[in-house]
Amino acid sequence: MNEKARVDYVEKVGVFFEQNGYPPVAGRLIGYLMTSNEKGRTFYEIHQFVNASKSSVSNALNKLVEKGLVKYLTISGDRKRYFFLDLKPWIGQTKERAEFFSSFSSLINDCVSIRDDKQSEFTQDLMKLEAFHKYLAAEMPKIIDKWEKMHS
Amino acid sequence: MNEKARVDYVEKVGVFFEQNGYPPVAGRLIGYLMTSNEKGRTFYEIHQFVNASKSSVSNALNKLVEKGLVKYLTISGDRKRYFFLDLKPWIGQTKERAEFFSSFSSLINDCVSIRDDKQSEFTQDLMKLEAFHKYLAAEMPKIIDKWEKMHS
DNA sequence: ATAATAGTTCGTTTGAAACCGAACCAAATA
DNA sequence: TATTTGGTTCGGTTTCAAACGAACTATTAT
Repeated sequence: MNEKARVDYVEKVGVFFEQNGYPPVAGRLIGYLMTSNEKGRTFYEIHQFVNASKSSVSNALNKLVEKGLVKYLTISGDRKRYFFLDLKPWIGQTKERAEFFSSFSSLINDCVSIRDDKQSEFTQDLMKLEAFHKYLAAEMPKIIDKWEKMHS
Repeated sequence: MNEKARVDYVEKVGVFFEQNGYPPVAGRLIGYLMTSNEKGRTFYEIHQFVNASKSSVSNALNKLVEKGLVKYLTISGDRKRYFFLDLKPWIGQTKERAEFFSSFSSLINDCVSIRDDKQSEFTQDLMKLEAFHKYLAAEMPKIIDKWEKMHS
């Protein structure tokens, strides 16, 4: 792999994850691990590559480990840990994303139930919106399951 | 509608939208308009209810108007504007949400193409993840269309 | 003309998140 | 025992968005 390509790519991933709610360093860290392999990278390599302080790397790394997105392997007689991305939870993350629909749906439902103009156009529209999100909340798991069945 | 219920609900909506990337005041503002009707609320009513400064309300309100989530009607010979929620764009917002899948998919695709270990397990997993997101990016519009067809 | 009302603009404050460096700890090495 | 290495913890700084208040504009009412 061309090093310039890696640097550019990591930056791109950083931006993407930043836009999706991750701190910049965490995003770059993920990017770096995406361009690495299952053998893993050491703390020092990551620290050097993302060009952030040890403390920033330590914190970002630990948060990602907690979330289960990053794992590490150890080698006996070697104090270092070799960090790598675990790609499996990403599908689960998507399922969580889908939960947005059901929580939004019930938020709207709460709204409808405290309104006393059930027959008004606005309330009717709220009910439609609620139904739409309930529908999505039901459909998302289905299509994910379908995928999982196809690829098991 | 019971006023205590409204106050509680607005707070709940505020939290929900805050968790979804909106500033707190905007979230509460949306909540307040959700408990209102299509006749709309005046600037002053909103300002009083969400208990924020006029400038905060003005800015939040204008951003939401720009986004198309809030609209207002005017009455000739009446200087006030009557703000209300437009629920129609919410479905579109969901479509945008779905675009996440295709951009993530192509981000992974970029990664795969700069890697030179295409046959490694990690890269294979990346390819699977990419395929999964491409699949979702294709399926989401389908199920949304299906809904739209069912309710037109 | 004067005063009130509706809303905007501007400059400042506040608060939280991100990041940093330095000190620190714990395990391995010499 | 002393030193290096891998990583964490702590306190402080920076940065940026969110919110504020006060001054302002523009329209209507008196």
